[in-house]
Amino acid sequence: MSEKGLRDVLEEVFSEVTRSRIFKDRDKLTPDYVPEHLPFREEQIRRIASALSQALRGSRPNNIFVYGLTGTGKTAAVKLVIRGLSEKARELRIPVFTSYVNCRQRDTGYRVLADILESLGGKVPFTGLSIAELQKRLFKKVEALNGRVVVVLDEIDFLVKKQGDDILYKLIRMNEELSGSSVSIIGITNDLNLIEMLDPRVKSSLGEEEVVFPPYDAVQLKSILDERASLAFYDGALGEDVIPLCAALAAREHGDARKALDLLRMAGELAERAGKSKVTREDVEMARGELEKDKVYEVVSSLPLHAKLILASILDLTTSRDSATTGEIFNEYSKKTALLGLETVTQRRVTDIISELDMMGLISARVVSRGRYGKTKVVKIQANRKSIETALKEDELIEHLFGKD
DNA sequence: CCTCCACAGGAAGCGCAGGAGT
DNA sequence: ACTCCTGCGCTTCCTGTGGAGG
Repeated sequence: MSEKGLRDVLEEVFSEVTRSRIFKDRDKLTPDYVPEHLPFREEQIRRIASALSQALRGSRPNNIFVYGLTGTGKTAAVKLVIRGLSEKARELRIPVFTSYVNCRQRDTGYRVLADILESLGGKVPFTGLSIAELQKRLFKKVEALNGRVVVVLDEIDFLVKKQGDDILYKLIRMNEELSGSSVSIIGITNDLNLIEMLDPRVKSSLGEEEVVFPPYDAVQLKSILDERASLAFYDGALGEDVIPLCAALAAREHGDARKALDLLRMAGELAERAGKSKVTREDVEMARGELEKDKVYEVVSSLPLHAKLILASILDLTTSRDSATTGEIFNEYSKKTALLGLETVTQRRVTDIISELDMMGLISARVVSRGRYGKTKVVKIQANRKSIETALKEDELIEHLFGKD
């Protein structure tokens, strides 16, 4: 491979991108793009905005609890309102400060507090401070700002599940001691059961205002896609049935707009890579497979070794028939570990791992009683077999196994 | 109707890592 | 540098259970 050859390849790839006949602006379809206008969410936006508008009058806005399934526009709506609030406050010269933290990435109390403090202009060392010290600094900072602070905690369920609700409690209680300032919390979650996991005091305080985001239906999804597509694609780059198909597919999955946009983006990428000038329904079908593959790959490859071995065992057992029981899986798994010279985990642990794989959607496990023949779990493969297999083979140890037996 | 299979799944505790406090 | 604390993956020990076959 000569230097020249490589340059030619690069030249070809790069000029191909700039010459795209499909995408005008691909970024308009990525999950972190916040659109200027959110259709079908006026009521929710109005409610959040009216709660927050208290800040512009110089009083503390109520805490808001936002919930809805994934891809229903929660994050986008809140970001939109927050942005508007900041602009208005600047215009009117009213001290309002906002902070956005995604608790999926920052799922410890320390990091959440650190992020809030940083976004308010405080300095936080990497590590070394105790939570109590951090809290004290945040308190001082907020007091010094002498204004309304609005903190958005996105995917708050991750924080609560990992750390419990004491950080929330501390943030809420802070108001009791602040004089010139206040803190309001907007908690966003897609886990509807989260509320039940909270301490009653936190629950009532966070729920001062509740806003629900219902799923979109197919018609609404279609209109959202139309709007976004006109920003992202060149005129005529989309086949007529592309958007309705994406909308229909996503509507089937509890009206997830993110899923719909992913499909559309992936379909566009596939068409572009193939050098086509028009996206067709075949591209959408392919995109569906690709997204599924990506998801399975991501989940499977991050599995710990024994979970992979158990998954491989299930895969083996279900090649000739369609289901396997816990006992059979444990035996097959034992054989595999012996082959690799590893210890096995206990059967008790295996039942838990099977349940975990079930929750991830890779397999389905159903408890059945077969009378005289005992009570067990009937396990079937749920996700695409090929995708699982390729992801498993990525692991060297497991790759060896596929050759043998 | 009772039995007893083949597990499910709860409870407690252990060793370890990593992070906080001192 | 050291102890203390916490969460995680796992083991040990355990009680519970739907229903086919006796």
